[in-house]
Amino acid sequence: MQSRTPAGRTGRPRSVAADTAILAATRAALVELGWSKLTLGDVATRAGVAKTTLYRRWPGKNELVVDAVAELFDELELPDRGSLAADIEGVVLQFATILARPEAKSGLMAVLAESTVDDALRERIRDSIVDRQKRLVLEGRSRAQARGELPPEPDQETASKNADLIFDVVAGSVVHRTLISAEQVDTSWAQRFTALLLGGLNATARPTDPTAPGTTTSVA
Amino acid sequence: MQSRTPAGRTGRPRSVAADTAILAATRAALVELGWSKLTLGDVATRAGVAKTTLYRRWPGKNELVVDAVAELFDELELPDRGSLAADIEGVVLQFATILARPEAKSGLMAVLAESTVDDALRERIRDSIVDRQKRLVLEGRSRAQARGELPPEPDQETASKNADLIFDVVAGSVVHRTLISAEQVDTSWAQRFTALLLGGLNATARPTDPTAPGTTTSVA
DNA sequence: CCGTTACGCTACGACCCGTAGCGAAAGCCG
DNA sequence: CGGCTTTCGCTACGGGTCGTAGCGTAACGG
Repeated sequence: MQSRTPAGRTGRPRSVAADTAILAATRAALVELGWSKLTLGDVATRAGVAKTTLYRRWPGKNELVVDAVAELFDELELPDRGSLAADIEGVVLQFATILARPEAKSGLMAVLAESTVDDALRERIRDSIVDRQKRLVLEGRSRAQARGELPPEPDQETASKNADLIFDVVAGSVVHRTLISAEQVDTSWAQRFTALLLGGLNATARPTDPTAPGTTTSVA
Repeated sequence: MQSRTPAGRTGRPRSVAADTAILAATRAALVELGWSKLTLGDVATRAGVAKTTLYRRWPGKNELVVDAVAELFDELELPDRGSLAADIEGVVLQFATILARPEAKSGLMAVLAESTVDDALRERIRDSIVDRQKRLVLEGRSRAQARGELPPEPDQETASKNADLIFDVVAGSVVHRTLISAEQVDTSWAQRFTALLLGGLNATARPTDPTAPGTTTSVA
């Protein structure tokens, strides 16, 4: 969001209504047209806004879509469901619900494609979308450790590495199932996935004895 | 590939050299320009071919890029490395090596984005790219079952579901790590991932006793 | 009221798209 | 060899989108 009017500012302020209208129009256009056929002129018309107004706020299609899609992930939360298994299952279903929306699919994948040749865009995506998801993993882990479901991390180094691994596995699996396999993430799948992941966490945390707390290569 | 000359055909045959040149030029353009700035006229020029020749073979940018990217996955194989762990680690590293190439990143993600609003394109991607990857999962499983590392499947239904799950987890994790986290899949990561997945497979196959063969909800 | 900034509108050159039409080239076959 | 067929390279075209510039008007603060 770059529409923030710098505090001590003179002149006519930017219309916040225009911002929200443009982002909503962008998502609507993504649903109907997809990425490649989406045109900024069309978005401006849908939003009831002049094309020049749009260009004053966003440098191009890429950045606009990033912001439009990022808003979809605002609703991501991690309510405490009492157990690690329930937490994982809950966040998987929540994440999948957002990804199931057509504007999320086409918009997110497209900007990710562009980010492979545009470093600034990659950083923008990371800040406004990816990092927000990653926090859920960190929060879920600390909760599980507080419950005694997972052993504490030996050091900062492996703690970070493990969180990265879990994040890639959880988010990656859901994304692949939804966008590439193009099949629904329902409760059944979420349960099966959770069982698999949880089994892996327990196994690596307690490599020999299933009841003793882990001592060697922990992945949790 | 639609350049196959129908057997009993008269007239001048299509140049196979043109096909390979066009696909190579497409990949080169993907590296330098990315998806959105890639133009068919530019590809034709790079390939030393007239623009009309390109349009005679591919209906548009989407289909062309699918074929160009699909060739990258031709080298995917699953050599028998002796154990399930080694097989998983091997295929993960192999898959990651291909995905690390910039033309694979930008091209694959872009056509996946388009496929969310183009069913024909989705099917094309599935046939020429995704299904080929999936076969590695099926092959790895049957090998592991032959070795006795995994229990046999109870029925066709769950066998299929389990393969789908494993495929989404393996491919999804690697894709997410490479394209979204934008970090390298090195040997260390592959080993950690394999340990996690293998632990999950063993845990769900043998829910209570780590030494007895699984009897309940198998996920392998 | 005045300075400043945002807005809507119009117009513009530049670029890419996808197609049509042409003559020449490269095969097959009698 | 002389036809027949299909592909090739080339040129040209209308149509659409891009991103910007310029202008007059609207909205806010001092």
